[in-house]
Formats: sequence, C-alpha cells, structure tokens
Amino acid sequence: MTNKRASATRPRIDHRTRVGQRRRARTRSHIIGTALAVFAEKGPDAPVIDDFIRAAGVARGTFYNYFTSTQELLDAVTKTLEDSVMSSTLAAMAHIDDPVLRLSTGIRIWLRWAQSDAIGCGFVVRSRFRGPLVEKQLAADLSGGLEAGKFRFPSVEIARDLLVGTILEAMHRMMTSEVPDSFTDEVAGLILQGVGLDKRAIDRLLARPLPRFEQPDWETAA
Amino acid sequence: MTNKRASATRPRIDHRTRVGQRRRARTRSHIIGTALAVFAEKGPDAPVIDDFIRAAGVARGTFYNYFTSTQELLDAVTKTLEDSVMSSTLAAMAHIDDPVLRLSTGIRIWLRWAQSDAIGCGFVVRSRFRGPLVEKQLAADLSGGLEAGKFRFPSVEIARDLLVGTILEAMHRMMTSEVPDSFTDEVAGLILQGVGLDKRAIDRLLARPLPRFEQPDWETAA
Amino acid sequence: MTNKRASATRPRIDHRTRVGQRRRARTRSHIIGTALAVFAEKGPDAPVIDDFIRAAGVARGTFYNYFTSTQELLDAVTKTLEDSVMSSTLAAMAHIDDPVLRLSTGIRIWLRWAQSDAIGCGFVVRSRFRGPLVEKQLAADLSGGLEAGKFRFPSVEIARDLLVGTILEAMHRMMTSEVPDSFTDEVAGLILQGVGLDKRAIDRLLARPLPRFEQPDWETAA
Amino acid sequence: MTNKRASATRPRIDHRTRVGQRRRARTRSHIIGTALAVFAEKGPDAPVIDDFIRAAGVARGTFYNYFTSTQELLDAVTKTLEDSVMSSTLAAMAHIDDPVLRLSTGIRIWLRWAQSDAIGCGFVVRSRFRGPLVEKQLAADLSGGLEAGKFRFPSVEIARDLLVGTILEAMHRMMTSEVPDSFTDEVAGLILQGVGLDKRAIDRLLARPLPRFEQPDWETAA
DNA sequence: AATGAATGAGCATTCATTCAT
DNA sequence: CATGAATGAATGCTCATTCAT
Repeated sequence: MTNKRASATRPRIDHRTRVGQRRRARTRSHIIGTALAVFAEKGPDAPVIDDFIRAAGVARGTFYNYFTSTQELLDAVTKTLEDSVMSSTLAAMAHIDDPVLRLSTGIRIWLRWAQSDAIGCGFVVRSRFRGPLVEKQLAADLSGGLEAGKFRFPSVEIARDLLVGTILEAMHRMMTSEVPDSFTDEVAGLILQGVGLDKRAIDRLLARPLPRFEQPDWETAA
Repeated sequence: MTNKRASATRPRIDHRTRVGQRRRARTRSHIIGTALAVFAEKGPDAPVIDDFIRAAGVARGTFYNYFTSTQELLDAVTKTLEDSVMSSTLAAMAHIDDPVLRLSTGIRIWLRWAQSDAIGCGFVVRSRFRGPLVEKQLAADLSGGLEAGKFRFPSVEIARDLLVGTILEAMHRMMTSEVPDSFTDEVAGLILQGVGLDKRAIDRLLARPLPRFEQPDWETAA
Repeated sequence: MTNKRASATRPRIDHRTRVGQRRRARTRSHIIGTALAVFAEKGPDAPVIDDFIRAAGVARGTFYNYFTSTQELLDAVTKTLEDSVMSSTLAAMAHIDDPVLRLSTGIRIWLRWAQSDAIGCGFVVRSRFRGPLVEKQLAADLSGGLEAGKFRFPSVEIARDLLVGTILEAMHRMMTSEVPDSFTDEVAGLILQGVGLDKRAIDRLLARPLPRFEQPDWETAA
Repeated sequence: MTNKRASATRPRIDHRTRVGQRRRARTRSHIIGTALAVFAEKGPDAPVIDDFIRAAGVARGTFYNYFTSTQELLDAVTKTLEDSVMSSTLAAMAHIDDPVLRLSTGIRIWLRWAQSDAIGCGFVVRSRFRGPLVEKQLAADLSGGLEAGKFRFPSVEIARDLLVGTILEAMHRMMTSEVPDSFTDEVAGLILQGVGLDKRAIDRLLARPLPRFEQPDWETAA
C-alpha cells in the first residue's frame, strides 16, 4: 500500500525520462540504428567505439553489453539493413513471376531507395555491403532470364558483376553529386542493355509503374 | 685525360649532393614500391607505419623523412601506379585512333594487367583507386564513340559507371576466385554490350590481337 | 701546375660561394651567433638541433663537429655573450673608481643595451643567464659602496637579488611592451633607492652622461 | 533493523579499499597535486607525461582523461596554486586596510610561505609563475600607498618589477642555499626601502606580528 | 542493465646521433 | 671539414576493454 501511494505521487518523472526508459528497453536496436549513420559517414574501418556510443547516447560499458567488437556491430548493422531492405523489396515484388520484370523492378527499387535514403546508401557504398539474400535473388533472376532466352551474357557471375558494379558506382555518384530524377531509370536501362535486352524491351520495362516501397526508419527499425 | 681535367675542375654540384639526391630518390621509390603490396593486402586504412617500414626494411625515422602520414604515402602510391600503368597503356595504344577500338583495347589491357599483377590489382580494388588520367581517357573515348554513333547510352557518366563498376567487380572476383583465361575478354565483351555495341561488332573487336604491354616492377618503378 | 690551372679556371665561383667559404671558415662562431637568436626566441630548453642548423644554414653533421649537445651550445652562447657584453661594459667603465658610480653606470649601460638589442635581451631573460663575471663585478661594487657608507642593505646577497631581480623583470617588460625612453633610468633610479641612496644622490648619478658602448654583432662576434 | 544488519554486514570492502576508491574519485586533484612537485623539480618544459603519471600513480590513458597536453596541466596547476595561496593570503589580510601594511604583510607572508613550502616555491621560481590575482592585488596596494604619499617611485609598473623581481631572486636563493631565519624580513625590508619607505617606517612594519597563514596540502588541495 | 573512470597495449611522431660519402 | 640520409630510442597519444558501482 505504501508503495502504491509512493508510485501514485511520483509523476515527477517527466517526458524525457519516460522516453529514455522506453529507449533503454530497446538499447540494442537503438545502437544498431544509430551506428548505421556512423558507418555511412566514415566507412567500415575508421569509426571507433566512441563514435557509436556518442551517436547512441549510451555509456561505454553499455556497448559491451551487446557487442564485443565493432566488427560484430558491423555485422549486425549489415544484417539489419539487408533484412529490412530485402524484406521490403521482396514484399513489393511478391506477385511478380517473370524474372526479367523481377530484375528490372528490383534494380529500380534499389536505386530509388538509395536515392531517397542517404544514410543507407552511404552505408552500402562505404561498407562494400554484399548481402547473401540479395546475391541469391540476383542469381536466381539472372539465371531465369537467361534460361528463358531473354538475356545474353557468358555467365551469371559476369552479369552479376556488371549489375552490382554499375549499381555501386551509380550509388557512389548519387552520394557525391546531384543527379536528375531520370538518373535511376537511366542506370537501370543501361544495366538491362548490358545483360542483353534490346531497346524496345527496356523501354517497356521502364514504363511499368513501380510498386510502393516502405522506407525503414533506421533509428528504430533494428 | 681531358675528362680527368674536366672532372677535376667541374664539381659545381659537388659529389656528395649528387650521391645524396640519388640515394634519396631511390629510398623514396623503394618505400613506395613496397608499400603498394602492403596496401594491396590490407586496404587503404588498416596498415600501420610498422607494416610499411618492415616491408621496406627501413627505420621508423626514415619513413618520416619522406612522408608525414600514411595518407601521403597512399597518395604517392596511387599517383605512381596511375602514372605507370597509364603510360604503359597509352604507349600501347598510341597508334589507335578509333575511340571504339581504343576503349575496347584499353579495357582488355587493363583487365589482363589486373590478372597478371595481383599486387597492383589488389591495390586498385582495395583502395578504391580512381585516377584522373584514367577518367579523362575514358570520358574522351566514350564521348568519341557516342558522337560517332557507335555507342548507345544516356550519358557519358552513366556509361562510365557501368564500365568502371563492372571492371572493379571483375577485378574483385579475380582476386578472390579462380577464373578461366576467357574471363577477361568475356567481361570486356559484356561491358561493350552494355555501352550499346551489337554482337558482331563485339566479336570483331575481341578478335583483334592486343598490343604488347610492359609490366612495371613496383619495387623500382616509383 | 695542375693546381695553378685549376685555380685559373675557377672564377666561375660566384660571390655567394666565396662568402660561403669565408663563412665556413668561422663556422663555430657562426653557429653560436645564430643560436643566440634561437635561444632568445624559444628559451633554453625548447629548441631542437634542427632549429640551430636551420638558423645557421649548416648540415646536421656540421653541428656535431663543434658541439656534442645543445647544452654545450648554450654554454658557448652564454660565455660568448658574457664575454662580449662584459668586456664592452668594463671597457666603458675602465676609468671609474667610485663603486657607487660604477654600479650606477653599469646598471644604466646594461639596461640601455637590453633596450637596443632585442636578441641579446631575449636570451638573457629566457635563459636565466647568470654570468660569473657579472656577478663578481656586482658583488665588488656593492661591497665597495656599502663599506664606503653610501649604501644601506643587510647583506650583499640581498642587495644583489634586488638589483638582478629588478633588472630581469624590467628586461622582461621591455621585451613584451613598449616603454618610454625614460624607462631605463627610472628603473636604475629605483634600484639605487632600493640599495639605500637618497634622492639627491640618485639624481646626481643619473645626470651623468653615459660612456659610449659598442654594440656587438651576434652573427660574427663569437 | 534489517537495514541496519545489511549495512553492518556489508563492509566486506575494507578500509584501505574505500580510501583508495575515494581517492580515485578525485583523480584530477590528485594529478594536479602531484604534478606540482614535478614541475617544481624540473621546470615547466622538461617534464614528460611519464613523469606525471609516475608521480600520480595513474595510467597513461588516465592522464588524457583529464588533460590533453602538459600545457593544460601546467595551466591547471598554476591556477590551483594561485587560487590556493592567494585565498589564504587574502584571508589572512582581510581586516587590513592600510595599503602599506597590506603590501608589507603580503610580501612577508609570501616569502615565509616560500621558505616553508619547497615544492610550491620551486614551482613558482621555475615556471615563472605570474598570476593575475597576485598582480591585481599588488597594483592596488602600490597605487594606494603612492597616492597616500607613503611611497616614492616613478610608476606602479617599475615598482612592481622591483618587488616581483626581488622576490623571485630571493626565492631562487632560498631554494639553492641555506639562509638565516632573518632572511625573509630582510628581503621584505629592502623591497620596502626600494619603493621609498624610510628606515623608521620599515622597522615599524617589520615589527608587526604576522597573521596566521594556512599551509595548503598540494596532494589534495586542487 | 547501465554507467563511466581507469587501464595499458598499440600505434604515431620526434629528434639526437651516427656515418658513409 | 662538410654533408645529409639513415637510424631508433624516447615520447606522445588513441582507443578497445575492464570493472566497481
């Protein structure tokens, strides 16, 4: 009873305190979310523990309650990002079966996402992010289109190198200079030309509307 | 006899100065040459001063007689590599005027060089090397081919992203896994398809013999 | 013969070279002279070998041909300065017998010298210079004046502390801020009051003209 | 009762441990306190980080948790010393209004303090300590006495130079040689003579008993 | 859980000194 | 003698990690 009264009289706890408590409850997610921006800005090697704890607003020791090294944090961030973006992308493409359309749509979604999410884009470019889920999807759709006779390339690996390499360079360009709105679809079109589509097929693909894609909020998404 | 007299009276620049300068130049080149392998192995950020002085076999202080930071060394290595590879490449292509053939030849030489020089290849991949000389050549040949109606792409920048991105991914692949001898020309072919050449043109280009390319010796080339 | 011819063909050696050779002939003096300015600027501890060889325009090794440590150089500079200033001062006072007038004259000469020689003044202030010759003169004149009943102080040591301490602080002030021309004699007057002279005696002493004092050229004086 | 028992059983942490922990909580003060002795022994330039951490018994990193350079530490020590000595001195003179008596008392207290605190004295002498608080007090009392017609000197600055310079030389003497007990008052007397007091006034001032002065403990005072 | 002071190994940098020319 | 490249011990500084509260 006494305790109850005490807690009844205690609403001295102000708003920030409550927010803080809620945040603490998801400390791990919070560290990952804020770490993404740190990696995006400085690359995968440069940042030090101090950068992460300052970004997250936690104490040094807290960091070690969740991660034993920055590499482990990098892995967690990478996994979070891939899970998040890929699940959104796959959801958006769930009903598409044609591998050519899947590939075209995937490339376009990815590039639009990169254009709209500077932090995520920075992370991918600077960390040389290569997610197994993404790679698997790519290989499947490239194989599918090749077997269907739509593509022309000597091997899936080389086609993948062209696709991934071009996208990474394009993302790098988007990070460092202003590009027109048409940029992302122009890049997608050139990649499709690279894997062997002709002009007419490319135009038709790029004319298709893009499914809606949900932007993740990195501060809380982890 | 005449020579003897001349050498007796001439030492305006005295002997010590000349010897000193020669030795100095050799040490600097030596550090740069051995540093290339270090950067190739560990990337541009990871290596510490100790790695470089151990590789070069010089004392700590000697390093600082020539470079004030690892960044300065990285810049020197980058410049040396670009100067060296580009001057060899340009020499090999001196007599070629057709921009399409120049581009095709340049891509193929570069990839063959990467295949045969693991150290240089590692450095380029890990350091995100982008030399202004290379970029300038690329832009010129891409523009030339576009204006000649041979290529099809929306802008030189995007074509350059496809070309450079694909090459970097391919180099990365060559570093990490075994590839068949045909790999380099297959990559070159896909890039040419990407910038809009048709199959016949590509086959004709790849059938051309490559000019001889002189391999630089990094230990002394700087 | 050969020698003759050689020297006959040699007038290619230009003016700077000849000056250089002459300078080299007195390298030790030259190092000491230029080191004075270095010590004056940075104090006795801060400067490094590099500061001295850069100031003197000689090679590292040359320094070690003459001095084995910066302490040795500091000692040499100190001795040079004391020899130079004291011999000038003593020469200027050679014909004065009265210890009170000697002291008054010595103080005034010293302060005027400090005012006109920023480098020497800086050295004395920053190096805590205490030359045995100076100290001996001081003690003699203070004793003499005390025994003659002209001064009033409890011990020669304390009087010396007042005199030296005041002069050093005054020199420090001259180095860091602008002072009127009357400053040096006002300081001298206050010191004389401190050792027990009355106003009339002080006024009479300060009215005396100062003997001429020869300014040393530190670049060559050593 | 339960509480009482709990607290009774808890001091498994023994006394020395608790004392150590309390000391850690005041690490900064501890470093400053022990640094004073280091500066006193070696002067302001010579000591290296190692000297300070050895003196304080802390790790290298701990030093940098509090100070980013030895200069910053020197500043902190200087401020601590001035605050401490000046606040003690001012407290001891709080009830004195006459500027002449204030000056006389301040000089005598300072010299006695220097005589009894070898570490503090060494620091002041070697660091060329000049605290703004001290300077302000001095200027005020010198002005006051001059305006009251008790002193005779051409400017407050010159009188200050005589006073401070003499005290520093006297402190230097006390550090390097044995002096009689009468030394400090003899120095004070000569300074008072220097600023223009006559023998009778000086004798009267020096006959006054000195207020009690509390000696700071440098290991904890910061 | 969360905290952050303390730690010390690791890496960066300086500078007195040597020595071949 | 003069030179200045080379040396490496001394020193400065950072930052991942621990641990008592």
